[in-house]
Amino acid sequence: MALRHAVLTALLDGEYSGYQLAKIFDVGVSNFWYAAPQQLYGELARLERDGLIVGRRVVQAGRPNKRVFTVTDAGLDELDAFAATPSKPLFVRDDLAVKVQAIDHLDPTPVIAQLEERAAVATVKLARFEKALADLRGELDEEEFLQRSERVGPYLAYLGGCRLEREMQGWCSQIAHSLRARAAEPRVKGAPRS
Amino acid sequence: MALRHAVLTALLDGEYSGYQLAKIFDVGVSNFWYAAPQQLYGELARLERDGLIVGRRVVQAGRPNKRVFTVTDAGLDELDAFAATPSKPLFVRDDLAVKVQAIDHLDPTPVIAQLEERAAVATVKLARFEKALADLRGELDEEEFLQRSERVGPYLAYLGGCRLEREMQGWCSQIAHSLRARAAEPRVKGAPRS
DNA sequence: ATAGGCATGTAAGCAGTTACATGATTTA
DNA sequence: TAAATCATGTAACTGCTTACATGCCTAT
Repeated sequence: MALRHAVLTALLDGEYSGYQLAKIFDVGVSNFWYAAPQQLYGELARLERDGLIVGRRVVQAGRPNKRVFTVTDAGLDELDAFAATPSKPLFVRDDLAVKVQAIDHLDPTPVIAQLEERAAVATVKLARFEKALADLRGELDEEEFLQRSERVGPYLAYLGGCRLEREMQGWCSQIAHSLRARAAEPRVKGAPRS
Repeated sequence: MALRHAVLTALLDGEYSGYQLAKIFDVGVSNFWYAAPQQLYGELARLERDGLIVGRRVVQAGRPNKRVFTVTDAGLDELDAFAATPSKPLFVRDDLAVKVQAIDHLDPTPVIAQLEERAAVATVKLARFEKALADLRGELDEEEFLQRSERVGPYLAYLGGCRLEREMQGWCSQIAHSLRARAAEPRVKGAPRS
């Protein structure tokens, strides 16, 4: 059960409601954890029941009231214990990569379109992450910021997000280009052998 | 249900048994799909029941007999339909990135160790993937291979695997280095503000 | 008026994980 | 003789996804 820890981590930088967390987790916590809104409401209830977070009712004018949550000391202890325990390996699951792997037995046209779409999405996400980095950094350059700031976790996580999106963009463009070239040129039957 | 398509894809390049697929899926199909052995046996049974693959008993001397599977025409149609349908977004889930995000509220020591471990694993995987690429390529250079070969899917997928592992290695090393430097230097309270 | 955002959930079903079970053969 | 590899599963549990449900407020 590690959604628990992802939620606690998201709550480190402020009070959020289920709805606000849903937006954060829709993008993924810097792209490293996705969760659906329904999961979050359930997890928040469990975390509160276990005393790892506390909720506070916020009365709003003009829009529905909400409950926002804060991490307790017990919650911090839980996070610290989590951090000390070995990490599970990176978990990646990608439909599109499976399609690429199968490409020679498939109609490549829709896959090429999906690769180009994915590249475009990655470009947008990359720009967003780079903006987030610049905002966190303020006037300092990266090295200074990383040495001097008290809170570097989100910055370091966004650096990972940038790397991922940059490579995704590059890979999708490269593959789409290759496949387009192949679709144009006729194939040689009886291909190279080792 | 997309494990189905990952299994069909894995079976495109040859007959495999559940046990052999388990090894392929343990690493991940070029790192883009993981599955546990028990899942595979279940999925193979369903795929055969639905006529998308056919099994063939192989009698072996000195070791247990096995059943190996081949994709049928119906299986290829299923894959083609899958490829034409929009892809789900990339799904990434990473414990370690969550720990990095929370790092400022945590004891950094075990996290740094995990980052260094992860970097080492990535280096090994990268070498393995680059070897796989070289083997597929044979004597041709990449451009020639991609233009001339009949089967480029696995090559293109491995290219993605290399990109991922290379970035993972770089990110983990960079972050571990930053965090070590911070652990040494005393922090300035009341950090930079936007 | 209608669509979209804010806000919070329930319920059913499916997929994935963990634990357990069996048994032969090869290698250290 | 113990551990690792080959080979195939079952069972119980947990977690995730999909669909549904409600209702108010704001902007077009």
